[in-house]
Amino acid sequence: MTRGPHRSESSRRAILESAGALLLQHGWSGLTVEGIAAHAGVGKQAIYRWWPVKSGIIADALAEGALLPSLHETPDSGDVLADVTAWLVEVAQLLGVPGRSDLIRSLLGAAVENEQVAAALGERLGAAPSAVAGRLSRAIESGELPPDVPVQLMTEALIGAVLLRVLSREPFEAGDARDLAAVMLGQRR
Amino acid sequence: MTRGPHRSESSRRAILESAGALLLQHGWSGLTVEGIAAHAGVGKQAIYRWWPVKSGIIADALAEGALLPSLHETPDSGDVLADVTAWLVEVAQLLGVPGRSDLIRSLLGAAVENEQVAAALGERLGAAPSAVAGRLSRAIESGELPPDVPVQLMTEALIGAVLLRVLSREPFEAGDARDLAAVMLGQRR
Amino acid sequence: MTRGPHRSESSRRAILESAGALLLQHGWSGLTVEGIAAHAGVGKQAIYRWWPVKSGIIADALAEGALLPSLHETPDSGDVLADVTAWLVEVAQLLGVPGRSDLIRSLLGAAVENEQVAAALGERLGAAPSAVAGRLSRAIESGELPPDVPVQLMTEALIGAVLLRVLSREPFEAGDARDLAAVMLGQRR
Amino acid sequence: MTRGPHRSESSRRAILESAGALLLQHGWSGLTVEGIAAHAGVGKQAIYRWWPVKSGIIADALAEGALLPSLHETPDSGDVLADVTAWLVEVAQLLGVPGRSDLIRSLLGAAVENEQVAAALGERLGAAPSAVAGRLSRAIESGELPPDVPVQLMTEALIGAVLLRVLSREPFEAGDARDLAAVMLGQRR
DNA sequence: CGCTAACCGAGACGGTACGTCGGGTCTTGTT
DNA sequence: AACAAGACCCGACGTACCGTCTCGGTTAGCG
Repeated sequence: MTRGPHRSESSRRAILESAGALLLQHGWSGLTVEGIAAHAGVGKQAIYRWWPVKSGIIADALAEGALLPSLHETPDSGDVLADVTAWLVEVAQLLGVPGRSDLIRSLLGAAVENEQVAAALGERLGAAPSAVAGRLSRAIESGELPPDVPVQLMTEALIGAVLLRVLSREPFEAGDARDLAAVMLGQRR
Repeated sequence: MTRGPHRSESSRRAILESAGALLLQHGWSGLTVEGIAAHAGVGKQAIYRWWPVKSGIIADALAEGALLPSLHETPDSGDVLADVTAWLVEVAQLLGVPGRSDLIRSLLGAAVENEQVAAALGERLGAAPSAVAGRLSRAIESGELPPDVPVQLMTEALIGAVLLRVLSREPFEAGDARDLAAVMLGQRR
Repeated sequence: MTRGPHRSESSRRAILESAGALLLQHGWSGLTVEGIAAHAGVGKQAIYRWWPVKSGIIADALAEGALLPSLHETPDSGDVLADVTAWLVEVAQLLGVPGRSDLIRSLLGAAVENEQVAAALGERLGAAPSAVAGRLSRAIESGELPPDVPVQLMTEALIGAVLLRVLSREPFEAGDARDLAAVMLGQRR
Repeated sequence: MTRGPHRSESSRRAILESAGALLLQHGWSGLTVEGIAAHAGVGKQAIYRWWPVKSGIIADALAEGALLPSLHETPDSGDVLADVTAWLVEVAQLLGVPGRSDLIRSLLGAAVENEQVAAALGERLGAAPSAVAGRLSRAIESGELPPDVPVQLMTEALIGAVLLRVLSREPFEAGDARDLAAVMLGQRR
């Protein structure tokens, strides 16, 4: 075992939660290490010691679920279109919460500087193997979708469409979710 | 009429070009007004006078084509899939140039802070009415596509997929372009 | 003439005065650039721009008389002992003011790091050619003192004795002044 | 009785020696507790436990002779001038060693913050009753000097002159030592 | 054709935040 | 109980840029 003092779990959590709260309030460009430290009641060095790069804090906060709620597990009703639609509608609802869109845009800002944030954001929104990506794969296995469907590309197109809406400050509503799912999967039923 | 000298065109161009060069070199987070002014041989005030917000410079540079080359006009061969594929392949080639992907990621960073940049970036990549979006609309008019195809969503999905690849630092190659176009339009031929 | 903005005289004075006030309050080891800047209502850069080394501020403040009052010009009554005694008594009175001794001790701290401070402090206390050092030289010229008297060493011994008292936190009073003058010049009358 | 290990003598010595070495290298303002701890292979707490104030380490190191060599005992040949001159010449030689002057200047820095350092430094240089101060007292007792000679002031003037030279970065050489002794005691032979 | 106001370069200014250093305290496991 | 190691909160460091401002100088175009 290593001797001496160990990393303080309470500080770690306070930092992640403060980072989340301040990211929501001030956006990515307004997020400062100094602000996080003050809000968390922590010294700056306690941050720099463990996160040499600021965006790393966001990556961790995102991965721990301190920023975005978890989506429900994508269901498997046997009907891909229905399942994907359900997921996309849930994403649309997620975006419907006031401020959520701004938060995700801020996360995009962090993702630009940090690959981990990009990956974590993608996974949170459905790129995880346990989510849509997985559902599509299973659809191929079950013969519901032809084997040549590029699962990753399709997932990226779905999430990318949502994020592009976020970027352009336009809403992405349940109707859009249904249309998008339909146009990408509908004819294959 | 206003007296005295008017806005210096040479300064304006020097600023936009310097902004582009420095964005490429240092990324969005490393782009500073002071750096642009020094590189352009211009006073800081000459920048603040005309662009109160830094990201506005990027929006203008982008709109003037100082950052990304223009894509060819999307052709209209009568075959939507072929035309969309051609466009998407061109986008893939654009991304293949070394550093281009980083540049676009930097532009995403600016787009997070500035809606104009987001819009300009979208247009540059194909969301302009004269580009893919327009081609899809015409396909509906000509009956090549059913009238209920959501043109905007489809365009967003196509561009979004590309941008998500940029965000996750993965290549988007010609093969991906073809697969993506096929999966979204193929079965409608 | 140089173009552009010029050095702000008001900032310069505010900095010197703040430095003096804070040196008096907190001592040399408690003097911070940040504190000076805040007290003077000035940005830190305005200090670092002109004084790369903190002790330089003290040197300037001292040279401008913002820290210690000027001594009277050493008189020339024709009696060296009387004149030197008068000066030394004045120095003793200077030290008698509450806090003055602490201030001079602080100045010694700065002098350790900066030769200019040492020089300015010496001059303020009598090493200037116009002060005791000069008076002693004139005494040699007039035959009042033998020509082999080492003026500089004698001046240093006089001031050094005073400063050593300051260093050891013991008072240097008028009686000491008279005794010291007498023991160094008395027998030569 | 206290249980467990008592104060580690080896740590104590390592700390004092490291403090001396680092004071010589980096000066008083560059001397850090952390640096001493690292150099001595000791935990910071082992320092703070025994020396609540940093300058106390210097005071101890000085008192133990870890910083300056001991001067010879001031001789008593029956000739005060000769004896004082001998001492002062030895002080001049002490200062002649490269780096010695810087070290003493650093000690002055510590003395500004800590009276013990000031006292210890004075004693090391001759203010101890066993050194010059004592020799002068004995000279009065033996009638070699008149009884009204202020021994302390004279000692302070001698040492003060030397320290002022140190402060102003000028050498104090054997010739200065002889001149100074002569001017202060010469005529009393 | 000369005035004068808007623009220009340069860069100092009051600020905020950066990332680092060190101070002094506290915690952990070892001796 | 003292030790080494080192994490902790905190304050200051010296630097980089922000956006504003103040300089001299240099053009227009209007009077």
